[in-house]
Amino acid sequence: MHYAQVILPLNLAGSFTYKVPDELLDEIQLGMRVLVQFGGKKIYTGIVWDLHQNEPETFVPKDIINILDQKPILPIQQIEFWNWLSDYYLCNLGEIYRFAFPSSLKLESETYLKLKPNAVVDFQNLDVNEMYLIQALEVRQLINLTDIEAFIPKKDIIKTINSLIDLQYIEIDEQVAEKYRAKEVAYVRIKDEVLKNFELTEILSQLKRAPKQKDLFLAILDKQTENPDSPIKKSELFDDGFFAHSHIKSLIDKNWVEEYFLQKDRIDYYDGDTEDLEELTSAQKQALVLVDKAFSENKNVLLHGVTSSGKTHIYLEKIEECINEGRKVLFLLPEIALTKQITQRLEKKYGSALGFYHQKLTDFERVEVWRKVKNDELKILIGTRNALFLPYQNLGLIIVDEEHDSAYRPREVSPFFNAKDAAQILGQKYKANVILGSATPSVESYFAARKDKLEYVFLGERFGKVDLPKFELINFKEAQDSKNVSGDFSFHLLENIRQNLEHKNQTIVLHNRRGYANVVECESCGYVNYCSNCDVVMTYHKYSNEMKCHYCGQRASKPKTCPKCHSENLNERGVGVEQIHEELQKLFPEAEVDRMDVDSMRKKFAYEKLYEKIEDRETDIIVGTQMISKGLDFDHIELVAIPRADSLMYVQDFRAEERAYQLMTQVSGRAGRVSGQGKVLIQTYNPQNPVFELIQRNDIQGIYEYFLTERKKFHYPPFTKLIMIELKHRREDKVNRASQFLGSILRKYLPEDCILGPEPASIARLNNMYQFQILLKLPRGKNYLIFKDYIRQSFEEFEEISAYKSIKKLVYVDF
DNA sequence: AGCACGCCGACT
DNA sequence: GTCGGCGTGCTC
Repeated sequence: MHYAQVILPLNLAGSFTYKVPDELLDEIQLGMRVLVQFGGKKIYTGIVWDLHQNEPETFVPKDIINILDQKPILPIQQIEFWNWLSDYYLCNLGEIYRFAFPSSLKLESETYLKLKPNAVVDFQNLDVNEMYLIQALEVRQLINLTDIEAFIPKKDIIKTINSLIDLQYIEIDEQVAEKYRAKEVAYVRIKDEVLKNFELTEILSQLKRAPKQKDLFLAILDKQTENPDSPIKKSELFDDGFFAHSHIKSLIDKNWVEEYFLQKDRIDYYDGDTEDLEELTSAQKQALVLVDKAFSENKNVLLHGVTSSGKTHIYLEKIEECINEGRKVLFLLPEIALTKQITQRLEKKYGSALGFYHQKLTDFERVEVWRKVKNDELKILIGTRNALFLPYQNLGLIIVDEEHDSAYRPREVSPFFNAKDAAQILGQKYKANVILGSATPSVESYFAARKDKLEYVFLGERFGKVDLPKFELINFKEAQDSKNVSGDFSFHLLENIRQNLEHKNQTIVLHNRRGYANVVECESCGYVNYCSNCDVVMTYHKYSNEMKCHYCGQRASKPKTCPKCHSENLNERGVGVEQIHEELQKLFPEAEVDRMDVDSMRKKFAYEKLYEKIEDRETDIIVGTQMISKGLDFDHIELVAIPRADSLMYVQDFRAEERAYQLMTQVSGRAGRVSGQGKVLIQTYNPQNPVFELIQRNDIQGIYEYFLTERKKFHYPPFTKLIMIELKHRREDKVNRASQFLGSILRKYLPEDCILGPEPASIARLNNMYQFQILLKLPRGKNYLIFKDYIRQSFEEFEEISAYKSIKKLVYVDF
């Protein structure tokens, strides 16, 4: 007897045992998709994770219904990669499966239904839903549950199907058809037998009463004889508006011309010219030598290149090399939106051997790319973190660009893995080299490089020997004391902007806080406007004239009087980017001042429009949140101002200073990219803060040493490993008790100084869910693995209490 | 995760 | 008297 361990696209621990029917025994392999029944009537697409002959003792396994792949859809490297992720990040394989696969490749109850042959339906005794379904099946023959949702309320679907199955009107179609069909494009050609058997004059005389058709026929004949191998698209015939659909249709009807279809990719690929690589500078050549050395020792690389140092050139060299060896490249980016430069360059070089994979693709497009990767048709895949899961055959190089970017580890979507770290594991599995690149590497990566876990390659000069921007600190306290300020700006800062305007150069102003004012407070009674779903004050947005909760998105109108004491003395406190924008418009009325933040970029093409405006130098001053630190590579930005730099630093988070440094450095990189005359003004109450001082001195090594010293002192990563456990529930008392309980189990196994909490999260209630946190600070090294086993065990004990099942438990490893 | 089963409160 | 809320248990 043969059995298979199958994983299902459900958030359940482990795998499930199914019996392999004899007739499938020859075909079944690890990594294949199988159709299985799970629970009452649900059918899922599972993945074969293991094959064995151990008969289960406590239950009778169900049969595998069918195998859905001819060859394994997952290569062994991916299976190992998933196992690592599940183990390291303490998450279920099912969660990974859900995240990794496009939905059409994991049809859940995409059970296809069909009418039973010879069924005689008595419509009199059917209810509305049953009628709809029968009628739909009469039109479409096959239909799946997802499609049925369009016309039957979700909760009635199963009832309706069951009832019709009971009546023997319909049945389940065992042949689960793949939902995906490649898009087809219509082509036309003159029939072979026409060319063979007819004289042209004969045809033309038959068409003489239809001049358009005659011309069209001649046009097609022309194309066909001139370029016999190039198919003629039906649509291209109508391009100059000379012919219409009716003309070609007549020719087809008369049997002169035939229409045929070819599969076409839904994603359009570049088919322009390809071009060669640029010559490297000597600094880049040196860097490349180090990269090569590391790769020859099977070591991964941290490429620390200051802004505009031309990291891309290094990437391109290594990509070329890898492809010449016949291996494939994965190029990871934090967000697909910011890919212009690299994409353009790669497109020019590799044309259609380039693929894209990111969260914005439709399901069809995803499957398309999936298929291409599976068939090894692509040389380079550019993508975001979900591109790690494609079924690569022969990966030789993984590049993680902007490796410090927090988008590699969003906190909202499970499984909670860091794509930067996962990429290195995937590289191991494929024996592929990995380059992590950034102008501002994460402290963790820097530390790994110092510990020799990564090869550290530093590119310290800008491309073309352009100077890095100069930093200047402005002591805002002093400026205020000597009355040299206007609102949030010192006169010195304003003078710099004015000069920059005079030189017709552009200025970037960074203020990383959305909205107009942080808080609206009643001066009489102290009332502040809280979000009704969260324990968070709402932010005032003047532009849209409303209060917004930045956590749950809830909006409310701005109160004119205090809702509590009806006083009209409502005070706006805390400066947001809208206010900075407004102040600058008033201070420089003749200048064009634009704002760039998520709120102003929400409209369709708002980003594209502003991007062009800046590119055309219609915008003089760009005020924005962290958004402006990415992707704005323009030649005439000479000044960057950060008027309230302190607001970046004092967030209660041990990574706040690191992020502030990264943000300030990234945004500084926008200045003086060509002129080398870029200037960055940082206005602060604390110019003696080491981060500001070190940035000003451009002491890159110093700043990382500072961060590492701080982290060591307070036992934070990379010197310890953090695991954050978050429990959420609608009822505060319940989640409080549950987290106390989990805390006590953990304390049973782990030393006291490893456990912080449980305590209410800094936002105690979010979206009407109360949240409690337990933070585990664990030692590195082999003890970490032992402790993690204890944590796993604690979770098991916790989950035994069924009363706590409704509590959402989120686990963030490497918090 | 989804679903069935079962136990309690608010309605025809 | 019934509908439907959600707490509990189970799925190979």
